[in-house]
Amino acid sequence: MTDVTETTGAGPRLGEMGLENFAPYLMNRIMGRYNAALASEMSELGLTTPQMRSLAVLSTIDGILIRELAVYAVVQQSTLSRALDALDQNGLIRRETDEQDSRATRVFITDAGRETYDRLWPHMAGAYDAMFKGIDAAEKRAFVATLQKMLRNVRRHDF
Amino acid sequence: MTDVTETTGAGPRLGEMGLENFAPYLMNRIMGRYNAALASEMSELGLTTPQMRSLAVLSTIDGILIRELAVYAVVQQSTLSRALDALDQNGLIRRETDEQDSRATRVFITDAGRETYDRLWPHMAGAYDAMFKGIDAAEKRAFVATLQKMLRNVRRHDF
DNA sequence: GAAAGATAATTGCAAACGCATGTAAATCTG
DNA sequence: CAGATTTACATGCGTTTGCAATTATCTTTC
Repeated sequence: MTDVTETTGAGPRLGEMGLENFAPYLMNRIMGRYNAALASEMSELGLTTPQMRSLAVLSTIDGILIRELAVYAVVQQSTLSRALDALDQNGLIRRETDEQDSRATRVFITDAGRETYDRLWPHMAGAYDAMFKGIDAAEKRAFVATLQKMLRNVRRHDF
Repeated sequence: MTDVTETTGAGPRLGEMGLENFAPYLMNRIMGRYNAALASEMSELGLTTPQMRSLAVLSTIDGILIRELAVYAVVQQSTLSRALDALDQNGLIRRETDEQDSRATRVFITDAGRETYDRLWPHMAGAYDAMFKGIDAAEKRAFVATLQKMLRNVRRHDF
C-alpha cells in the first residue's frame, strides 16, 4: 500500500502529505508550547530553561560530567557553562574536578538545589499531564517506545 | 495497574520514572538533533531555521497571514518579521497588505522561493527518513495520531 | 459615531546564544 | 617518550532572540 508519509528519495512534497501529518512539524509545535509555557513559569522561580533542565537531569543522574549534562539537557556546552555559573552562585549545584581526568568536571546538585527541584517539578509534571490529557496508558507506552527508537536513530552518543 | 508515567498531582519524580521514559525529554532530544542537523545543512543554502520553516509552510499554505505563519513556523512574530525581511530581499517571498484588514499582511511564496524550497525539501525529507528508520507504516501512523491529540491539548489557536 | 480598547505588524534595545578560540590536560604516534 | 593530536571546559565576541514599546487600523461600547 502507498503511504504518503513515506518520503524516501525525492518523496512527496510537504504539500502532498500535509503539515498536520508531518511528525517533525507536530513535534516542534508541541515542544514549542511545552517549553514556552514552562520557561514562563520558571522565570517566576528565577530560573532559565538551561538551569531548569540541569536541575531536572541532576535530580536523576547526580555527579555527571559537564559534557554529558549538555547532551541530556539539550543545550550547547558554552550555554551550559554559563547556566552552571549561575546555579553555582546560587548554591544549587557544585562543580568538582574529576578524579581520573583533571580536564573534566563533575556536577553535583546541592540540598538547596534539590529543594528548588522540588518546587520546579510540579510545573514540569503539570505541563506533562496537560500534554497527555485523554491519552491512555497503553497509547502513551506505545508512543514512548517509538520515541525511544527515534532517539536511537538520531543520537550521536551512546546515551 | 500502576503506571509510573502517570504524574498527576505531585506524582512520581523524574528519578522514579526515569529520564528515558519521560516523553518531553525524549522529544526535546530528538528535535534538538533534527533541528541542529537541518540548521547546519540550511546554512549552506544561506537560510536560517525561521526562513526555512517559512518557506516550508508557505509551500503548503500560501498567502497566509503573518501572525498565522508565526504559529505554523513556531517562531516568535518579531523573529519572523526579520526572517521575512531577508526572504523578501532575496525575492523568495512577497508581502501584501490584506484586502479586508489593512493592518494585516499576507505572505506569498515567489517562483524563486519555490525553487529554493525544492532544493530545501530533500534535506527535510532526509532528516525525516533518518528519524523514522526501522519504524513501519502502522507504528508511524499511530505515533502521528498521538501527536495530533497532543497538539490539540496544548495549542492555543484553532490550527 | 466618538472614545476606549483590542489587534497586526514592526522595531529598539538588552539579554542570550552559538561559534570560534584559548588553556590545560589527556592520548596517540613514530 | 617527545611532539602532535584530541578532548574538556571556559570565555570573547558578533549575531540572534525576545520583550516591550510603537504605529496604524479595526472593533466595541455607550
